Amino acid sequence: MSRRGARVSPAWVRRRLLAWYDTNARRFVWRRRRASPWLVLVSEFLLRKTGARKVDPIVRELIRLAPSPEALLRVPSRRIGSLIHPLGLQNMRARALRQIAGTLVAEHGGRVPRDAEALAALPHVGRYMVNSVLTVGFGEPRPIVDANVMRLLHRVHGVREVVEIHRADNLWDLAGRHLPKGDVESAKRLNWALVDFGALVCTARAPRCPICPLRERCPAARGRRTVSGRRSSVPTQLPLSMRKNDPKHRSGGGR
DNA sequence: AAAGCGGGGGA
DNA sequence: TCCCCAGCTTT
Repeated sequence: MSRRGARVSPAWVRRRLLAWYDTNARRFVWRRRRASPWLVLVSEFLLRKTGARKVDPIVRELIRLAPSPEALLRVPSRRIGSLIHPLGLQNMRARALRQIAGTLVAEHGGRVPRDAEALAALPHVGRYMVNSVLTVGFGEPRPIVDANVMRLLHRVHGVREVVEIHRADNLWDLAGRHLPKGDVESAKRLNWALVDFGALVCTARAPRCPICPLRERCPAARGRRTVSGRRSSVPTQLPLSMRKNDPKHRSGGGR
């Protein structure tokens, strides 16, 4: 048993994850350098509750059909719906996309605003999407916290610490402390690394601890090691208090 | 803070 | 079947 108080530093996690990402990155349209804020916004919206592998080809088609918010408004909803049908939720999503595009046209000249508050005011856009669009679409690094990132932080930093951090409303700050400073591309890669890692290695069920580059310092993996051969499990369920993102954006602090 | 939404897919 | 998902909105 290692010392209780020993904490895994964000810097160490960052190094390991970036190294892991070098050879395990997934490639998607919205990760290309020339991806426009509109493409990023549309992608993030479709990615909600939906596997990235499926979203990728559909985003390509959708963007070809609707390369801008104005263009999207000219496409019949039914057409949008049938295009995104393979992703599910097609009616709700077609409607929501139209609302988003309509707001962009009506209030922002048909362009995606480079502003956190303006983005957050868009319908169906919350903190995760705001930060992702700013980071990827505009090159302004912000932390992202989704179910994957929450789970990873929860495991690698330990339940108690994350709960305390959450109670202090600092979960986003903790994610932010993993971001490399001064280099936008590295920040993007780290955010993507967190998400890919959560999707491919630190999965909700049956996490792949044996191949995990964080296992030597991960309390959850340590608890899972067995002497007797009985598999104890890595916690899959997040504490109730962590199941949802904080709806409110805390100003100040940050860094 | 908690429920509702909304449906697909993996284990 | 059950449980989770690259969340957000509403109560």
